[in-house]
Amino acid sequence: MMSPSAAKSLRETTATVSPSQTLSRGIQALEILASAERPLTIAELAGALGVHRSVAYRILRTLEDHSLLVRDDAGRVQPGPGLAVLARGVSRDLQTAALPELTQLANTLNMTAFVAVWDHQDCVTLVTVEPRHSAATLAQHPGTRHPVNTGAPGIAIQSTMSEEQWAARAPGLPYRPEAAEARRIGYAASHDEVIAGLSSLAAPIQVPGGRPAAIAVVYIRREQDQAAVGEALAASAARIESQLA
Amino acid sequence: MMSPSAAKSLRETTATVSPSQTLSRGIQALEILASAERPLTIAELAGALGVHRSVAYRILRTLEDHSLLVRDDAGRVQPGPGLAVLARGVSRDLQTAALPELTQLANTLNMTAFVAVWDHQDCVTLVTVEPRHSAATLAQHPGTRHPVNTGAPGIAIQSTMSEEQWAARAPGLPYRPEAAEARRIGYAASHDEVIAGLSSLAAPIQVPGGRPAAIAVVYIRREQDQAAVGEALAASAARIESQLA
DNA sequence: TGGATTTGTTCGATATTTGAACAACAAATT
DNA sequence: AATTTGTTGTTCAAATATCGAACAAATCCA
Repeated sequence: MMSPSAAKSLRETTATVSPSQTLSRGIQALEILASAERPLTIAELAGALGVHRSVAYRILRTLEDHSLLVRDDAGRVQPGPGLAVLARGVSRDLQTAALPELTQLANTLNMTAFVAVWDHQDCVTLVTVEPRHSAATLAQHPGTRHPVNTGAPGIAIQSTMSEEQWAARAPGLPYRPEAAEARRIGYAASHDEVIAGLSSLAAPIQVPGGRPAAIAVVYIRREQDQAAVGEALAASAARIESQLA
Repeated sequence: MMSPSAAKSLRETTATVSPSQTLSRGIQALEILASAERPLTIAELAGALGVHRSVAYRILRTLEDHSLLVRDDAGRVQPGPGLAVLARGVSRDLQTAALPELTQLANTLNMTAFVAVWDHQDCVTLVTVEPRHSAATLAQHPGTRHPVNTGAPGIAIQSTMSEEQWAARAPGLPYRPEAAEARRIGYAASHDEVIAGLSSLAAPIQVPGGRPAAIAVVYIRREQDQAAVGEALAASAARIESQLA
């Protein structure tokens, strides 16, 4: 008699088993290091984790064994190359299928092109391609988090779901009305939303057995032929999907 | 007065404190998933880890909490987007400084350009840029491991050290004679070494407080002006280093 | 050269993890 | 349909891995 009237089988995140304390702390250490601006001393890391220094030391040594963390000459710690190796496995098929499409788009349109996947409240950028002559990079490096409610990729992802499906999978997050329009025309648009003067367009990608994703471009707002660009994105998304099937 | 001949105190890796069992297993789980070709069931993962299924279950739940792991509709597990976020922190300054140089090189030379950092026995690729019209990608995705003894980046990294320094920092690994030549001319070359018909050139990058790295190009062997390309690499490396200082 | 700061080690107490057994569910199978 | 087989998810006492204080040894800095 566990589930009283359990809203069943959407693979609910019940989370009843308690997470591993040591493993949580180790991951938390990596998260702290990833968002730190400079290498940290062990004492600083211990303080940030809220654990005894000797506990941090053991965690650190373990992470170091796997190259997830390296130390400079003074013993300060920073993220290690092993993390790049692990990240290579994230949606690997999507990454490889998207890369040629992204280079194509970036260079024919002269815009920054990228692929992002949905993760809880955010979109996470996985691959980006800059155009040939990019004066300033438009700050869409791989690993960047971006609120799913802001920008074209989020709208594109919403456009693959009905409002009910969205409410079920993203409880609490509003459903943007632009999603309906995006579903109709095949791509989503966002202007001056993240940064004033910047626009982005995105088309959704459905990954079998994976998280919803989107392919997008970002550019300095100009009088472009938005429809043409959007359709190019949708075509790229379709080719990527067909390759993933 | 550091240590003239005293080879000690190079921050020896004595490793006497025992690593955390749970954390090790969690990381090992991620490594298994990253190199797996398809999503794994919990039982498969438990088997690969050599632990009881319920232990794997707890680890898995913890990793899932941090988005380092996601599950498909059938409950099978695969690497999650959180890993991309963590990887963004790896040599971040190097990544951002290198990106414009890489796009420049890739498009003017029409070759795949990338940056790799030294990690134990390997070089790990961090950032890559494909040229405009890359027929087939030359398989240098970020996160790729590559033996440090094979290819131009390894030689370039060796060229920044004397044979004694290399022996101290990479015990057991041979010192390639090409390193001396590379040190003289400022870049390293490798032909038909990794894959027959492919060549690579590389110049070393010294990252203050970080691991030795290299910027490199790979291309289909042709009668190029190797010296010109090599000098372009060395110039890029110098600009990157000056930006990191 | 000293003194202050940080890293690294050891070891008993205890809180965390472990693994077997069980329950629930889904998909083939007969 | 009922049965089998394969999963995932839960619980709890026992075992042990982890915790944190106190100590030793480097390293930095004025």
